[in-house]
Amino acid sequence: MINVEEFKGVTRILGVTKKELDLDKTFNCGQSFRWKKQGNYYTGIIGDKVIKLAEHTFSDGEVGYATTLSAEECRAILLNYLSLNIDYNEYINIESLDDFAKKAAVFGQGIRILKQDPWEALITFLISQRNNIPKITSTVERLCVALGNDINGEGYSFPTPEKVIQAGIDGLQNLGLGYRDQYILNAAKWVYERRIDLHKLESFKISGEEAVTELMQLYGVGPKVANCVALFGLGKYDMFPIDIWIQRIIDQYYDGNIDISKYGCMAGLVQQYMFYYIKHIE
DNA sequence: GACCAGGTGTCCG
DNA sequence: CGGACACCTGGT
Repeated sequence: MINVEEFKGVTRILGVTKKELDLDKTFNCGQSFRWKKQGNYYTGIIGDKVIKLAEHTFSDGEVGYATTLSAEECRAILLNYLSLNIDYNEYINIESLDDFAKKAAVFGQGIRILKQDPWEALITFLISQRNNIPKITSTVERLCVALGNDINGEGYSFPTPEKVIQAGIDGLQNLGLGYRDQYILNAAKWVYERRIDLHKLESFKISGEEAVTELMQLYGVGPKVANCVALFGLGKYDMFPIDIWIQRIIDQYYDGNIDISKYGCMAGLVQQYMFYYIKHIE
């Protein structure tokens, strides 16, 4: 049950059904590693705000949320973070998808592509390479505790490029980053020195492909990481990151070759459906 | 205590 | 270009 002492009651702040937004699925399809579930509520950090969220489904099917923030603030933050202004159904017709994608999409209904801070996405996915999810989560947490700001004792913000530079390679080395520490320090320098402008890449004038090409100039950023940053940090929803799991799907269900263009401008959403599906079957 | 993980850089043909 | 190989380190 929702703890009414701590939360401000359940409100219909987002006006969504579980098919449009499912927190469990959205936070467990591997796009973010900073949401923790404790009991029936999630705690996450967006920018410098700690947000606690608990779902409650009303009898009419709409989902309400109990939160620690004011309803207005929570709504403003989440509308953007979950891009709830976008109706996925306008861009993807589940019925018209190929067999495997359709199964994945039906199974994954309620996943939202998160609009994360691009810098945070960059570092998170640099850390994710050749790592498993529990370790990615704990490593990102260590990084935030060490170099982020304490937010009212409730959590830590994601460290700025400046903080990472200040820490230097020595400061990064005891955080369990492994060989990725130099990638991260280098990325911090490039962002700080404006050799790369991540926010400029968010512009709708920059295509996903262009953003990926730009991101891959960074040391340690290959196609997989670049696609993840473009999709989850820059709002390039047509990007389709291919990791080992997606590659397995392509080999097993698409004869080793997939035509992503058929998924159109929301290919990244299909990718998330597939990733979530493959990790939850068998 | 091995063994391996949501990849990428480097080297070599 | 494409394939082989090394790479830090904590979780299971």
